[in-house]
Amino acid sequence: MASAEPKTTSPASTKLRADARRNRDRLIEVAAAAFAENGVETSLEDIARQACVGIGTLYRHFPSREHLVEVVYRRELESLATAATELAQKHSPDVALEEWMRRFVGYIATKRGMANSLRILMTSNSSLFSEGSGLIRGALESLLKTAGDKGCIRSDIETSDLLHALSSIYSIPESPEWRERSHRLIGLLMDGLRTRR
Amino acid sequence: MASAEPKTTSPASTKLRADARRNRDRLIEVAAAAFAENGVETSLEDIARQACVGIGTLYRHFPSREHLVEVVYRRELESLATAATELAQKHSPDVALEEWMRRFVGYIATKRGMANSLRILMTSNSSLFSEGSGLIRGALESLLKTAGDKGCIRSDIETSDLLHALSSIYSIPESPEWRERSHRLIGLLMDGLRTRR
DNA sequence: CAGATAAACGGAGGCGCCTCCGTTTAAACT
DNA sequence: AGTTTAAACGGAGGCGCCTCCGTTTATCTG
Repeated sequence: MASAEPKTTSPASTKLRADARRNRDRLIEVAAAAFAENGVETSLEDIARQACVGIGTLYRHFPSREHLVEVVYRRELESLATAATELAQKHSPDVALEEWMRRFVGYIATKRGMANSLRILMTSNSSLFSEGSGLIRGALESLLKTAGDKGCIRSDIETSDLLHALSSIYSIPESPEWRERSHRLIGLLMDGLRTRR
Repeated sequence: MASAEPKTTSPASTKLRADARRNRDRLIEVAAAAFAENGVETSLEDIARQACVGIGTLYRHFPSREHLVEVVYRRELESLATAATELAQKHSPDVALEEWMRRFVGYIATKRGMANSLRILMTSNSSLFSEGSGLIRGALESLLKTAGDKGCIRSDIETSDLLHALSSIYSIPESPEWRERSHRLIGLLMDGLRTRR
């Protein structure tokens, strides 16, 4: 049984005509870049233009700005979760954990600008929020478990506590040295987590 | 110097040219009606048109939709608070209290449609929220105290408890008999409040 | 491969947002 | 009353949102 179910994002794998799927994917791609660059207020017509489709096509695939934002947001969360697995394969457990935390914090920082729109989205569609945080928690939990089992870090750490610690890192105010600072803080956190030898 | 500070709404009493003040007032009037009728999403150009001013004038007075909504909202809260005093003068304390609660519940119900916009407003401008609830609480408290002092109702009632009771009334779902039902519930509440003789 | 057809496309058009700036006017001064 | 001037007006214009529908095209069928 070589049932190679594509592990693509979400259950949007409903059969679409080839051109439709291409356009849809391209729109998501372009939108993700545009949102990252100019915030969620970016003109949808710009996005359509950059994706070389008519505005009508954009609206057929994503009936409202919120739909599009949601899809992009979901995709990014999923890729963040996926990254946990990949990192775990390529690096030692503690390095994987550290790198993943850096990415997580960086990702959240990206969302600063979106804060308002995302808040609306979250309150009006709470499944999005719960699924999203489930994914993240799962990823962190598994990294934590692996590293704990292998003896790289202490094994008495609660996922929730670590998430809380991270939240205090990503909520530090924006500034030029933001990234360095957050990396230093994560380093500090890691030092605390690593088992003494 | 006869400085007769007018006790009008808010500190918007900054000296304006006569025509400007007229237009501003008319805009607020029209906007209040329009929001009540069609929700806060009403076209601002419609509002300007109904007030017989150019759209430019509207925007000069209220730089964004939120500003306008806020002013209207504030004004309504203030008039609700004022109504408490007036009712207290014209009716017996218990009747005043009952009538005021009816108006309060009715007013909140009006705001159902605005929920989303108001929520945004509240979170981005929390002073609005705190001042607003302060006004309301103050009004209720004074009605309660008067009625308690005069022996019309029990005097062991906390304002917060009554507010809570009211919240359970105004959050009953929309329906044709909404008003009757809320009035019945307020009546019930009043029966509980009134002192036995 | 041709023909049929339903899926998908795309952009014109109508509407609302908001800004900008030339015109009007209240009111201060003489 | 006439002059001045800064405050206020108003609407044209540029842009983005979203819908609607005539046109194009992928895919299916013989």
